[in-house]
Amino acid sequence: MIKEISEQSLRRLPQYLIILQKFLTEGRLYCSASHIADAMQISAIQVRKDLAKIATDEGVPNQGRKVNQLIRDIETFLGYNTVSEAVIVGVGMLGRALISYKGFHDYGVKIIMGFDAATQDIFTINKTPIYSVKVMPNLVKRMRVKIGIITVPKDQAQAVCNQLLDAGVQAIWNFAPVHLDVPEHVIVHHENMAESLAVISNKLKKQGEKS
Amino acid sequence: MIKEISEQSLRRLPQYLIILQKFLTEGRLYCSASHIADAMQISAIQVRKDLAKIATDEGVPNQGRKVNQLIRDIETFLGYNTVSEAVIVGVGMLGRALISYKGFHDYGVKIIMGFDAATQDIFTINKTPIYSVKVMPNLVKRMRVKIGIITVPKDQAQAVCNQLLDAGVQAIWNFAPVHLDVPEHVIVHHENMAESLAVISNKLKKQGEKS
DNA sequence: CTTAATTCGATATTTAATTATCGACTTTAT
DNA sequence: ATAAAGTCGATAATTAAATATCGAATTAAG
Repeated sequence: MIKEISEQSLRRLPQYLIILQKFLTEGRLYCSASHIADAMQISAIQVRKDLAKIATDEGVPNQGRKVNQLIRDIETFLGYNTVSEAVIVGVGMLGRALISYKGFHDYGVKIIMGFDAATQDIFTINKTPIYSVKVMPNLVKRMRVKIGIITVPKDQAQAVCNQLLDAGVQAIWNFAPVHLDVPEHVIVHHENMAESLAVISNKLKKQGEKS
Repeated sequence: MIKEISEQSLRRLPQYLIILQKFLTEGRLYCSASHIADAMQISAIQVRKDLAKIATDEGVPNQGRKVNQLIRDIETFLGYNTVSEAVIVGVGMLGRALISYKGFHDYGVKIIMGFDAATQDIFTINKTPIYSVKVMPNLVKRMRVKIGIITVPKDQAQAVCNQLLDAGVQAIWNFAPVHLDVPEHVIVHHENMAESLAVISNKLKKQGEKS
């Protein structure tokens, strides 16, 4: 059964999670939609509607919802309990940062290996083995990895993408600042820091013009 | 004069840019909204409306727009020509990756220095000087830096945020997976990889259920 | 020279997302 | 006990975003 949820709501859920975890550390057992909304500076109604979509139990009037239950519900909805395996291609600065990032584990993603062109010998980063990119197709096929993360320089990104798809990867998470051409059904997510920067500097500009 | 543009359009502009650059390398001098739309798998009407908002000259029927002019227009709109200075606090793996990332330069952002708690001696990463976090408030104040990038562990993020704001920073770009409390007028952008992952794994899930 | 194919830009239309309103229900305080 | 404040959930209204439609314009092909 597919729960329909808009991408906008979906993107807010992890943000709620971060606020809920803060509430937990503050020792709050219950919280209302308005509490979350205040922290995020969005409307309480919006939060309430989002939560209604994913919560398993009902809220209590004048009290809200149980924080820990809500966290569980969001995590379950986002699939943090079922681990998806991923590989990363490109072990430069960014690749290393992603491999070392412990957060993925919380998010139900495990980077099981990395590949790099400059590597002949096998070595590890934080216990994650790094192989030569030459053996990538074989290994990825054998392990039936679902997610391929691309952190190579932009002139290599398309080639790596093609190889990953050939090897059976179902989704591409691309950090190279280049557009990837893929068949229609393939899932590609382009991570582009320029997007965030666009939002930030637009806000800065607006604020500057106010004065 | 403030050009009104929705955050959604704003986020698409950098994506157009990436596609346009690809067109340039392919030697295309003109392109239409539908060409861009095809590459991104969104509707041509949407692209056309976005472009109408930021283009300085008109498109030509049955030909489209000049690619290089369009690139210039988007870059100008996004402020890639006027450099904003930023500092980064937290020089771990992620911090290093951001400092080394050459893309920022293209996006009109320059990380002029970094700070880290573990640093006593001054050193540099890619010519960017790294100082002890102790001298941060002073330096940031003196240089009137606008943007503060936070890449410290989550338990230090709020403290660093407060210090940056005290030092006069106008916008915070937070990579720590924790919510930051800030005064209302302050610009905060939370970079949360879980957001992207939520989108990706939701798509994966849907695709899995189709079969 | 004419026709067909594209594209633009402007104006609807439709769809989706956000916000508002309201009655019912709990807790807390008086 | 009673009143007040806060919350939920459902439905309605509003706003914003995406899509559709159409005439005019330009190029390319026949």
